[in-house]
Amino acid sequence: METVKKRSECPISCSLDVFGDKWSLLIIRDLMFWGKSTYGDFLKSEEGIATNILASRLQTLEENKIIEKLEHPGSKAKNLYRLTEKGIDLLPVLTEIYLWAEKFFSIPADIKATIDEAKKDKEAFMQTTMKDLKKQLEE
Amino acid sequence: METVKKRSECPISCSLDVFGDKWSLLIIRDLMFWGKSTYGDFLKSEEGIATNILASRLQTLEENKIIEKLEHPGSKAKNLYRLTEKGIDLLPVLTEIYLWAEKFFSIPADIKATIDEAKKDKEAFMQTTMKDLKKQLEE
DNA sequence: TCTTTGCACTTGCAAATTGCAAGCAAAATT
DNA sequence: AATTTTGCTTGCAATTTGCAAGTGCAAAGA
Repeated sequence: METVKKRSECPISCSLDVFGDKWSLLIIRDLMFWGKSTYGDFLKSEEGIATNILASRLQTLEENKIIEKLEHPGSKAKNLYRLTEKGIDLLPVLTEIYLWAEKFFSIPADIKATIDEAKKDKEAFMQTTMKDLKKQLEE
Repeated sequence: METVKKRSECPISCSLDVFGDKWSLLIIRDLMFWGKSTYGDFLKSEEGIATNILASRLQTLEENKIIEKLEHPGSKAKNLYRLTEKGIDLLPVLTEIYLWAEKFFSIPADIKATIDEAKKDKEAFMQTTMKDLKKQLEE
């Protein structure tokens, strides 16, 4: 475990030290919106993350308490990753990225519904989604 | 100018292709909240970006229409960088990162006031700040 | 029981990116 | 005219990434 070296005390900079790369937020996206929870799940995502990078990011996110690693209830061969409260609290950040992207990129059909819901009533969307995510922590 | 290679059609992934690194959002932060506008200004930020990385990031952000490069009204030696509308629209993303960070990091005194204002009334903060930023585009 | 498959990584290595120091040309200052 | 400022570019070493292959363990199948 390496010591986390901050570049500055700026909250944005500190945040980017945690998730400021091309992959971490995609893992969080998969956990938050698409029900993924295992190493194999993340590997299947269409962006095609390399296996060593995935292992490394999962470790960093775990060290920073964004996710936690648990035994998989269905199989000893698998691990189950899930968002912590701190990770769930990133929902507004991810949501705003979705809403920004919606203005400037074309949105694939399978994601459209989710974004439209967020667009229609942002607060309601975030409250509902956050409640669902926190419910998972009780299990 | 290199062609932008998307990893997928996912809006989060496309967004990270644009600003998903340790430096781009810090440049945007400097433009958005701290009135910085020149190469030298960004270089002075406490995180200490390398000169070649800064030049490279400014170019990428310009190519992606997040910022634009103009003649500096006061000096021909300087360039003036400013956020486009597309860049200004990232305000909610930056604001939510601030609010997330506020929950999990200790906040330096000089930034505290800004974050407290956002925390007290997020919508009002964003409306006011966005209005100020858009006013700069008219000049 | 033995073999095969699935899962979660780790390792080795080449390629790309980053960080640091130095250099450079045009403009501004002295 | 000489020096400093500004916005870069260049060279190179160090770090990080991406790809392919390999490893160890658990569960399933023959």
